[in-house]
Amino acid sequence: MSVTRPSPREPVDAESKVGEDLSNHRVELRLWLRLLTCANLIEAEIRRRLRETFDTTLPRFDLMAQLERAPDGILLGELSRRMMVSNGNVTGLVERLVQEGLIERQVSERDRRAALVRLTARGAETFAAMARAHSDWVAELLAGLPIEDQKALWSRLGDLKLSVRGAISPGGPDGVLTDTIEAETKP
Amino acid sequence: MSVTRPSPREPVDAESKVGEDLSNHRVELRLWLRLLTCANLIEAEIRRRLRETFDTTLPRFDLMAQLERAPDGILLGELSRRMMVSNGNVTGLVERLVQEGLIERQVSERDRRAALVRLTARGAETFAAMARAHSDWVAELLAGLPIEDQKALWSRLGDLKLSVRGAISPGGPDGVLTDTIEAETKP
DNA sequence: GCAAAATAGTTTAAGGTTAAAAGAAATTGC
DNA sequence: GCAATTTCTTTTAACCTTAAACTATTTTGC
Repeated sequence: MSVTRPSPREPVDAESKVGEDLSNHRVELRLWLRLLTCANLIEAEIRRRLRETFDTTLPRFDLMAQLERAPDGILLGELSRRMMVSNGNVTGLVERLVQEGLIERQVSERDRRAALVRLTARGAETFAAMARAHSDWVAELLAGLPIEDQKALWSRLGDLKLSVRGAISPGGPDGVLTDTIEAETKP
Repeated sequence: MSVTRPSPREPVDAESKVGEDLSNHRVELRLWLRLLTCANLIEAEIRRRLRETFDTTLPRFDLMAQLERAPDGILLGELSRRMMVSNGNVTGLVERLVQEGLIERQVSERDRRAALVRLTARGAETFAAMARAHSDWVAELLAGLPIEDQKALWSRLGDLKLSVRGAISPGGPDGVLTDTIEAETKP
């Protein structure tokens, strides 16, 4: 508005996406929209670079990241749980990564319904390169924020996370345990 | 790990998704993963409730939110820009919403390539209800975080946003203008 | 005027995503 | 033992999403 030209090619971010009446000045809503904007901005750029640089996608990268931490392989179900996506989703992702020769799957001997997946040697190499680049990219994108601010942000986001989890979970002791005890290692 | 049981049904969030070597303790990476966790947690819950309560989806809600702020209608291209999604994406969303009778589209007289979309009366009503609920949901999810912390978080996320935009955009004067001048209204 | 370029949208091919239904194998409870 | 249940995974139908190719229309540059 303050600029005359109709900003012909400027995208508009999520903070203006969900409109619901500007008179509704709830802090919560503004916070959520800004959080969403930040996450989308970063995620979109990471996806773009993964595609451009490694011709791969974020879900594939995520899946391989899980496998990298489980050298002995991992069951599909566990994978789906850790990635927080549906079983069917994992089925498809695994299929494509096997196709690419980056991971391998193998039916469990003890339980013939279950299947183990793990990185292939080539998959491990490929992932190492991607993880390095990924880490650099994130550091680059956040470089404008002083390290102290980053730490403060991280800390407050921890509280936010607890708030959200608290509001979502059935309030059962299970969720509480998970949040408090396993906190940052596996929340 | 600190808990004996294998946590049979506990999902694991994004902070453990991208694994790249735990010895890499970059603050940036940890911050990004936590940010992603928070955003995903909230977004998933909002999507779930939109489906459960209104039998709709977040993209549809977003689209209607844009239309609500443009009572005189809006061009598809402008819509796609504001939503930060591709043209083709908007084509499909509009199609479905027209089908549902929530929006209407109309070819422009002056430019027969262009099409205007706007909310129908029923669409406006429906959206009003959804927006109210949406606002309440967000407030509920964030309720555990003191209002002062929310404001602080919002403020720091503003800096983060600038950092990311600065790192992404070609550094041209256009991007700078957009970021500084239009700041929160339409960045 | 009119050919070339730019612009507005749609289509297509590929992939990610889910919920729900279904299939196959293992466990459980008599 | 074996029927009922649970568990692990795949399939299906629907949607969201994009990049690239394509169509239709308008503008621009002579």
